[in-house]
Amino acid sequence: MTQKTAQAAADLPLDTVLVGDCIELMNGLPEGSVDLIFADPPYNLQLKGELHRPDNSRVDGVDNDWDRFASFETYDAFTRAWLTAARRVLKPDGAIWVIGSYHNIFRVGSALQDSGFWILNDVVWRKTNPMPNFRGKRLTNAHETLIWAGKSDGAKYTFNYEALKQLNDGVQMRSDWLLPICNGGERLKTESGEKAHPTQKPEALLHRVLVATSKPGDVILDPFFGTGTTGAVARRLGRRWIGLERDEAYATLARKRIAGVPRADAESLKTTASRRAEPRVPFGQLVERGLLAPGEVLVSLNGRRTAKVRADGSLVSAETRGSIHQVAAALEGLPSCNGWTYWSFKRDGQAIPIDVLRQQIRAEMSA
Amino acid sequence: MTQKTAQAAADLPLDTVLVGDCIELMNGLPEGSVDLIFADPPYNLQLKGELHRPDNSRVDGVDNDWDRFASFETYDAFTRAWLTAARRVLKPDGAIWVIGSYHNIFRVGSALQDSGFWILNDVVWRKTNPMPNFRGKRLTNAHETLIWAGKSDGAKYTFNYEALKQLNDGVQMRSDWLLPICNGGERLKTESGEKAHPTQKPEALLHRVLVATSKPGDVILDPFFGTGTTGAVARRLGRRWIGLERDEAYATLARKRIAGVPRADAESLKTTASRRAEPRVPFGQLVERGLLAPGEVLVSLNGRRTAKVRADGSLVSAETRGSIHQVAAALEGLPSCNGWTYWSFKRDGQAIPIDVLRQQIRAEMSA
DNA sequence: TCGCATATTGAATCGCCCG
DNA sequence: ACGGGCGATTCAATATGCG
Repeated sequence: MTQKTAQAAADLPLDTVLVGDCIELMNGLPEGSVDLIFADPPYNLQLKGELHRPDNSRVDGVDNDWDRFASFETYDAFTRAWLTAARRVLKPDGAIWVIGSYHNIFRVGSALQDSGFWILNDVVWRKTNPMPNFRGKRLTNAHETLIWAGKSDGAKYTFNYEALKQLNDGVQMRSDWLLPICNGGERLKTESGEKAHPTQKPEALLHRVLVATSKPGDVILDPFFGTGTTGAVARRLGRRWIGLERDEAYATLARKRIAGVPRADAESLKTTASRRAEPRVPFGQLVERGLLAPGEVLVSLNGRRTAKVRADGSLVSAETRGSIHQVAAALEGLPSCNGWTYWSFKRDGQAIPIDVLRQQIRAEMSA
Repeated sequence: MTQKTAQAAADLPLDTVLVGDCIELMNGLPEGSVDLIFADPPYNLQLKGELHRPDNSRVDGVDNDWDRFASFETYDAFTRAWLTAARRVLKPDGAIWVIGSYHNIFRVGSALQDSGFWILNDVVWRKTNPMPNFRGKRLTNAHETLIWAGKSDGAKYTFNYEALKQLNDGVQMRSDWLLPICNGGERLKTESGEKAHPTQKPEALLHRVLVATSKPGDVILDPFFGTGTTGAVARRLGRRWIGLERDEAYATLARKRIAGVPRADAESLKTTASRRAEPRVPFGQLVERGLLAPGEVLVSLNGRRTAKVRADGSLVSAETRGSIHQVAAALEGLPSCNGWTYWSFKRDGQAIPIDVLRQQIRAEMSA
């Protein structure tokens, strides 16, 4: 450690939450003093009216003041300002993570590149339990995006390749991470039982980020600390942390929360097992992947019934239409029927069960 | 179809590949004439050497910061130029898809928003078989990102919700799609056995995009056509297509490839329809047709509320009167309520949902 | 205390037609 | 162009309550 960095480290407000504007607070920290930054900035969601679930209950959306910006220009100016301040406090071999959704992540990614950061990966947090699209007007918004970037092109950075391989059952960790959203006992509540913060992130996400790209003893800075998930995980993993938060109430909650987190022995570092994608294969994938063509005819195993495949993976017979299971059941007059074992298709005059194709896809998925 | 759009359609070079600069070619197409655009623009930022400013002067590689800035600036200018041309040829209710990786997708997303497009979803293509990270210095780059955007905020767009739900085994399609990369027999090869195009996309990806956000007969434009995956899938799915490609060799390959693709029959192209598309049946018709008598009493599904049918198809309860929806909403204290699923009537002591009668009338109408 | 049914909730850019 | 009315729409994980 050089004298300069030693002095910088001594000046750091380690393991504390500072309340105030994160840009001013960062500018008050020594230059080049922080190993890793994790930032969960406002997403600028731009929600308009109210939204109700099909059961008429109201969705509690994010309508906080801190998420309202007048325009993209305003949001961009804010983003560039805090990224500039963040880059200054970062060590030359430091790195940054930023999380966002499609509302803001493209602005953030561009600003990162323009500020001189060098993107190392973009990572997709796939939610096991996202909120559905209640009106059926779009795809279920089932993921958020994280960007991992080094301080500059060619700079060194920390990446614990083997540790992440361990976390992923011995194979290279991919850029798509499947993790549940933060709920249950982990979700902080107010005394009246409401959620304490509208966008609390799961500790498992931070766990993976910190295990992947920091070392024990590293200083982790979070400029949008909220209720302190970054601090809680940093403490458990034996890292030092600094939290910046504008809202005194959130800061107070975070301090209390983190104080209750046990520092870990090396053992609990290995707890988060990766959840592998389940091998469910929708019949429609056989059509999408060209294993069956739209218009192709399926034949029942007993040879007595036929149905035609449609582009969306539904079947049509003379009398009925629906899924492979529904059409099979209707044709046989049964309450239910497993279409996978009922239908076959013809290749070179031979009848082949469609389940053969499903097994083919499953083999690809697990390969 | 208005005269203007009819003329525009007549002027379109349907089902052909045009060779040349995609911006010039798009500017030669009629305004507001295309239903959907799928774009797979070049990712290559050419960051190492060969940097050119927007005026095509070569950047002198002395200052790293200037290099980086100049290259992003060049890429941004190119992106904004082709997006502007693309937006002009799009119908007001049209939409665009763009695919990219972390090298370029943040530039593209920001440019889309700045050009007036309205992002509807970002979609993650998760690769079952990505290329591993050989050096173990980063995460396996296992996904690419697609952005789906409407022409402007508030504009309509096509989304075949039920078809995608069908493709996903009966649950809402999510924003993360697991599909293999294009290889094997689908991957076009040169005569010497090398891959014909470096970034050929899998047909399954285009299948899902087109089934989700276009209708049979729609015009699909691909300004970076390459070897024509968009055209091949469009033809199979009964869509019209226009391909723009700078490289004559790719265009030739694409033409040959697409000519060999069989068209699916019209019946197989129909996808599972949404209930919204079914003909509207005014409640009064049930009374007119004698399925319900004036004075007959309806009961809510929870059994707690009743209302009486009047001759004009309105309801009266003790407290309020109006349509089946209005009375249900008022009685439940809700902002709105679907009366069709709220009310039932009695026959032989049994409660029968009034929606049964609506389905009866619809069946008669389609017979 | 267990098992089952019901209720609640999560970073959400979530209608459309007709007069 | 705008306002009113019709009527379509949800998945996974907890929490609660009941027998």
